[in-house]
Amino acid sequence: MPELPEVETIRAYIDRKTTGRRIDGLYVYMPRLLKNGTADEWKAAVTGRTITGCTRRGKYLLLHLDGPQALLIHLRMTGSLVYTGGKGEDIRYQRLLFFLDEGRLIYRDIRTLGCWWLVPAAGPTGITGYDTLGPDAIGNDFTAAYLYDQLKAHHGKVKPLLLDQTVVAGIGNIYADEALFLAHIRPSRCCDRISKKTAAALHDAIVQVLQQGLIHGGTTIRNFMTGDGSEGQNQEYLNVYGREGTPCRVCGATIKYVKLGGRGTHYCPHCQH
DNA sequence: TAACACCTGTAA
DNA sequence: TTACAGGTGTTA
Repeated sequence: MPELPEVETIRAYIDRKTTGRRIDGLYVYMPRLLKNGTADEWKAAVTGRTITGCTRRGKYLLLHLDGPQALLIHLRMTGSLVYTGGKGEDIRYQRLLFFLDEGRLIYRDIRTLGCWWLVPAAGPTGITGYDTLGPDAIGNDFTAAYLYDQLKAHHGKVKPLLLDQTVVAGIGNIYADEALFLAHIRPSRCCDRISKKTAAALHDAIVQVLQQGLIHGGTTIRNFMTGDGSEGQNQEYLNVYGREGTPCRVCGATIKYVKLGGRGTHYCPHCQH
């Protein structure tokens, strides 16, 4: 579910609510999600530690502790972190529960595809997907020149390149389609048929759709919830994703749906070439 | 590069 | 009953 804007929306709230809180206990409803170590090892590692902040790289979250280890989290399709003050009611699909000195931090995940790792607080984590991440899509290292170089260095179609987290970190299926629409590029266009000028337009479109998503608190189609359990609003602003069969907001042509690299892909056949 | 795997839920 | 879903890692 969550792409960069959704993960960042969660991060900002969790950072604000849990920094400085002490972990008094951990309840593990689903040990399968802990990708290294047993539930008992996790309890021993986190109990008594104080949360010192929550940061993000691409779609990964890091929960920092005042000790030698940090918690690395990937929400995959339906994961989310929710902070509740006080005791609060149990929520559906809660898989991990951190008892804090004030309130609770809940990991909720319908499809249970999410991943949690205990990693060293500094240095490489040994988690391949994390250690090989490309520049963050809203960071200073992701530039138009860098994107152009990557397009030149790869073969194949442009949309799968945008979804490759080793190329650029944070873009997922919704924002890839939305950025390609803004840049007037067909998702099936070959990387080697994109000019320097068009690459610059694509770079700007990527940053724009991600920042718009962030401003609107993320996109809630089905499952996404922000750190306080509410819904994002960016679904109101989508141009192509989920709009197949309806008129393009710009030209009126019917938005198409195809499969590309195994992912549902939406585009305007008139605006995008 | 494609299919499949990991899961659960929902809509066609 | 089948297909599909904001992701990604492995396998053919």
